[in-house]
Amino acid sequence: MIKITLPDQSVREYESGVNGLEIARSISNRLAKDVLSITVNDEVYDLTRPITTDATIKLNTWNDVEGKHAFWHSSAHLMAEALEAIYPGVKLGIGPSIENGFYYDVDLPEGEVIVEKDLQAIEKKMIELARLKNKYTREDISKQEALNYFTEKDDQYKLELISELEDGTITLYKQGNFTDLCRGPHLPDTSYIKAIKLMSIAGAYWRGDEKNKQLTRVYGISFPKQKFLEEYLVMLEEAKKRDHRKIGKELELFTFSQRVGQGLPLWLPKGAMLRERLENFLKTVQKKYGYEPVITPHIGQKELYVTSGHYAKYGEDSFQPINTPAEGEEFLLKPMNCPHHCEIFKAKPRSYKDLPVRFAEFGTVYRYEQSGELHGLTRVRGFTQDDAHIFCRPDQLKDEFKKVIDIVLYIFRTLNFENFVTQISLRDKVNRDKYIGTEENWDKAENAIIEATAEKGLETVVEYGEAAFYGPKLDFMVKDALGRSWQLGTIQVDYNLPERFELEYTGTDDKKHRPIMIHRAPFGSMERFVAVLIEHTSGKFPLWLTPEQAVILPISEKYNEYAHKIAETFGSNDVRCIVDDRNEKIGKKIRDNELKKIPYLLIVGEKEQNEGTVSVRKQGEGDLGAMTVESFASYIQEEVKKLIEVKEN
RNA sequence: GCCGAUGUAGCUCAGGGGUAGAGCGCUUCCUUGGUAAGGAAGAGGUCACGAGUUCAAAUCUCGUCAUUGGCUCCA
Repeated sequence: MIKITLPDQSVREYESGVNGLEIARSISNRLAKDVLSITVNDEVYDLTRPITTDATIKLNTWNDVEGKHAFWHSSAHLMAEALEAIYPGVKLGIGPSIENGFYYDVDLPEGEVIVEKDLQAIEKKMIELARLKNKYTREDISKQEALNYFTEKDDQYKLELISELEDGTITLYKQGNFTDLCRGPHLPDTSYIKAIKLMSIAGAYWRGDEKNKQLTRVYGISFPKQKFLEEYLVMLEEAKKRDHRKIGKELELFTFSQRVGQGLPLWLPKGAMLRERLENFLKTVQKKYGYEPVITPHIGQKELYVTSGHYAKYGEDSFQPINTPAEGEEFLLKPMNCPHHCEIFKAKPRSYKDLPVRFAEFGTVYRYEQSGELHGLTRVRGFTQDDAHIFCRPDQLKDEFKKVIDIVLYIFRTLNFENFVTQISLRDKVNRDKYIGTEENWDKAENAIIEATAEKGLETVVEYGEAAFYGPKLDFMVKDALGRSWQLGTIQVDYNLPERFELEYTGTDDKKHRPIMIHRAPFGSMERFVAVLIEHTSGKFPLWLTPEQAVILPISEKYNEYAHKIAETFGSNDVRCIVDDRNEKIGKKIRDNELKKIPYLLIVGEKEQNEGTVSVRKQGEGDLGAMTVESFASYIQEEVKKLIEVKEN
């Protein structure tokens, strides 16, 4: 007998060799029906895999990621089986579960291609195979046996994977006519998979390396109930409605022009207004934190970027140098603002007493992103960073870093961004060639970030190999409508550029010292930030609205006087009051092009005059009912404040 | 850059080897004192661009440009 400890700490006894399904059944039939995998001492098992020692377990259902993982991983195998049936001779790469569904990378036989139209046939085959209720069986085999098996099958991808595995840890899973190298876990049988939707096809390099062959990746998702699939598809449709590209067009915020060029957004008047408002918001915050605005040109001599190291790193793949009539003279469009800001630091001698200095600039930069990478406003070739560089002494570093974290968190909180991930991006553990600077400096910089975030009590994830080439970063990642992650705010500690630019300040000892540089951009870029803001709010924000812009609309000239009184209450001469034009009829006026574009109309008549109110109609939402002038004004201010105005602490 | 898909009116899209289509929007007129409405008429397109096949190409083929789902990349 073995002792099994359940999540509620209760202990049950079972025969050795009991499996997850039997444990579930002993608890309740309902659970036995819902359970998909079992976690045994932190390892996820198949439900049919025997448990032979005392263990702490957790039964995973559709509501657990471990349950979904087993479900989708099994679905990937099912798809592979269907693909083998339809495309004999297909070779299989890898087929994992992902956040939403699964994929399989396959190398199709010579001359075969899968196009979108084929997906339905594959789905149909999968359903057909699922109905067979084939069991997923696990088999431990030796490395040699595995090599033999896949040599016979002539599958070089699996052979490559096996060659990297240790003998004794290799397992195969089978269902129906399909066998795959796999760690598991899997569902007991294929009948669990009730609903399948293959989403898309894509090319994907074998093992994620551009130099390798490109395989065909088929993405899909599956569910234990048809209803879940339908709900998922509805959710995707809803997400599409929030897409910033769609809303940006509808609200006339920005556009692109084939003539102007790929990835070069054109901000329309309303978009520019939104952007200006965001910039003013940030400027106000930055002023409080002691930043000084600077302005630098859009180009710089090539030598500037040779000094910074950007040219060596990105020169080949960037916009190429601009030539001038002078022989040999070359300028680059700036891909970064930092070199310019370094030169500002150098413009005069600095004392330890002057530090920290904080130079802020909404600096527009140009990067030649790969054409296939461009995406709406989130990935463009010309964009404006809300950039700033802080030059400080070593003893000020941590404090300055923490202050920047405060700014970022303040902004995110003000704009109601709650679902963000804070990521510490460090060097690649192995491959260090791609970074500039000394080990010592990197260690110092990485530690500064780790310590500052710990002291701020931030929950972080650490990613290796994600650092910039000159220094480690703290990134704030936010998801878009379709769940894709985008980096917004970023804070970077840099010991390298100060060295390359030979930046100095005079210390208390009257000797020269090197300052440390912090790069930071709370929004990341105005373009990407606006994109995420749009998706976050579904575009429902009062973009260009102030109470002064509201149009007051008396239903007859009898109420002129009252309408003017309201106008006065708003204290603005800008209030447009159509009552002045007596010859026009009201109904027609409302339909006027100009008025139609006004977000709010304030209607006044007998009722309103008696009550001292206005009837408010909101574009797209209809009647909001009667409000007093004061309550309308504060209603508008609240709406605006919610998003962009600085909240008073 | 690579593997797929897409490009028809301002927007959303249908069609498809032989006068270019719908809905919404737009313009004008009519009707309308609680209202972003209704009616009538009208404007608007080298079917992304270029070449080829054909008696004939928006339609078929190739190329280019752009958009897009992924991969790689992301200072």
